[in-house]
Amino acid sequence: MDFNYLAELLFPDVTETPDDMEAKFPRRDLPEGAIVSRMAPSPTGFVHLGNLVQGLTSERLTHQSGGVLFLRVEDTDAKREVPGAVEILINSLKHYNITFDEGATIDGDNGIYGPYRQRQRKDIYHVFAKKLVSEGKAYPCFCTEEELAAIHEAQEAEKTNFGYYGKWAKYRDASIETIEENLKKGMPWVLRFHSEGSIENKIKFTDLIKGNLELTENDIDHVLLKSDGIPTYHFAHAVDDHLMHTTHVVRGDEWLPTLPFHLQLFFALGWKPPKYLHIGPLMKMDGESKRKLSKRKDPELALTFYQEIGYPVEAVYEYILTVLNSNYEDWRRANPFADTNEFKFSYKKMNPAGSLFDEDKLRDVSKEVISKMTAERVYELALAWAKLYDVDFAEKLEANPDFAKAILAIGRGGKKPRKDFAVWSELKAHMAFFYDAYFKVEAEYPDFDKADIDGIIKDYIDIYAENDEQTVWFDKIKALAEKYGFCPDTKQYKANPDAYKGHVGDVSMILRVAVTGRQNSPDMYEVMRILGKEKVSLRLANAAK
RNA sequence: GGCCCGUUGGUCAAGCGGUUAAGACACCGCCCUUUCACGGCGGUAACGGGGGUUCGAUUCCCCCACGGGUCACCA
Repeated sequence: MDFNYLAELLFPDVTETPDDMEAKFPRRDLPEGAIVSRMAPSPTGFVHLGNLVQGLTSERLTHQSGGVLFLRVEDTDAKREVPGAVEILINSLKHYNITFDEGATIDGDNGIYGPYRQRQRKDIYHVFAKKLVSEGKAYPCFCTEEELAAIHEAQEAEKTNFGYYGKWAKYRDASIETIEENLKKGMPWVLRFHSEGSIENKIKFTDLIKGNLELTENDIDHVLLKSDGIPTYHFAHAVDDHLMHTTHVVRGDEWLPTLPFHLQLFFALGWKPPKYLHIGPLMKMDGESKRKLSKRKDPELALTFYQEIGYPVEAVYEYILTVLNSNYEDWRRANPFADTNEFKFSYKKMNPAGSLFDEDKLRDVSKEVISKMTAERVYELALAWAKLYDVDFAEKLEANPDFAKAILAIGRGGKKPRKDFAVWSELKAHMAFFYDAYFKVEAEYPDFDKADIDGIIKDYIDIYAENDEQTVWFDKIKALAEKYGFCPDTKQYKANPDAYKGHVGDVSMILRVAVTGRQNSPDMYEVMRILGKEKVSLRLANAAK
């Protein structure tokens, strides 16, 4: 078979050579040890936790090493493409602190290794496809969908391995006459790789996360170019990552089974493969068993899920980091206010197994993150969230920013800040009683004589003074307690509970219910100061009616 | 079914031939406390099973079991 003739037949329009390509995309001028990596998502408009995990890993590895992170859009499957997906992707990742040095941008490209959208690179792939054909390493296959399905069925019947290989590879050794004839008839064709591999052979490979691997050689003649001339993931991966000089490929371990094929491709093209980091999947509990988080079934896989609930992006980012590098938590404890980027991220700390997604842990991280924010920042973020997901609440927050910030400042700062909420969507319930529109007395008063309760509230209206120091403020409540037969000192009460109706805490509780409508609240002194004399008095008066 | 990866408490995980097998989350108890939240102290709880190698295996090897992934002109 004259492979050069075949190559010419298949790719008559390709005039450039592999050498031309190499010249066009020269080696990067980077310092020793600089890592070049990429994110290569398909533009489905769905950005998920997996993207974040992978992106975060690549981002840290590259930027920490003084390397380059670029974005390449894998839009080879037109069917799945969603308009605007690239914009969504770039914006969400930027939100999470991941920015690109190079690659696809919302309205074009940035960098000399482009284009960075694979459909626009068609001609480049064809140069290498032609080369493979001319060397007998790839061939056209005219099988229809039905024929392929029939092969699969036959294999099932024979209980043999699935796939287009060996004797099942119908067009593997087709004559040049057959090919020319089919071409002339206008039959659609795909370009397949001519695999020399055998499942009898094992290959050894070292993955930077998984460690030493022993994999079975690939014997399948995978599709390189689809019938529309667009490459499959495999071929595009090899060509692009070679030409763009990617040093490290970070991806999910669902790619491990095709790794032998990818390696084979790099070698067939005469290239050195990049280093690989295969990340274990994020799983979730599904009834009794674990399973990989799935786009279809699990809304919590989408990044937008966390936005809607109102997790601060820092929290999600920190959580992912704790999952990726187990020593991150210790580092964070030692450096509570340090910039995340100061943490020395290492792929050596990454777990080869998949991990269960733990929302409890995320919540804890989030509470911690929020507790360290200033009231100003909390206000800002909560308002931004509310504007999108709870307009009414947003209006309340905006109507009086100082009031809102004063509420948010309660128990904030200092060594032991309050941790009342983990997500913005919980904030309204937390703040509601400060706003008349949301205020409602929902809680029960403690179980004492109605007359005492009313008396305490009425008396308190008279003695409450807005400008009292905290000690004075509390002394008044103690005095009130004494007047009604409640012990002003809790310890004293506990020593001899029968001598009193209750203790000062019970009196506080009565006032708390009257003023906040709830049995629990932040410090009442603070609460009353923020509400102001007018509201406090009005609520007390209403309660005593 | 074939191939591959994985397996330390409920979850995330330290460990890398000799340890009382860390720590975090969750849970429980106590303390602090006018409620709540925070914080402090303590507790329950783990090396999947069987063979080797070794003076000694959670650590190394093999088998099994279980879990997961993958077998497209999708990535």
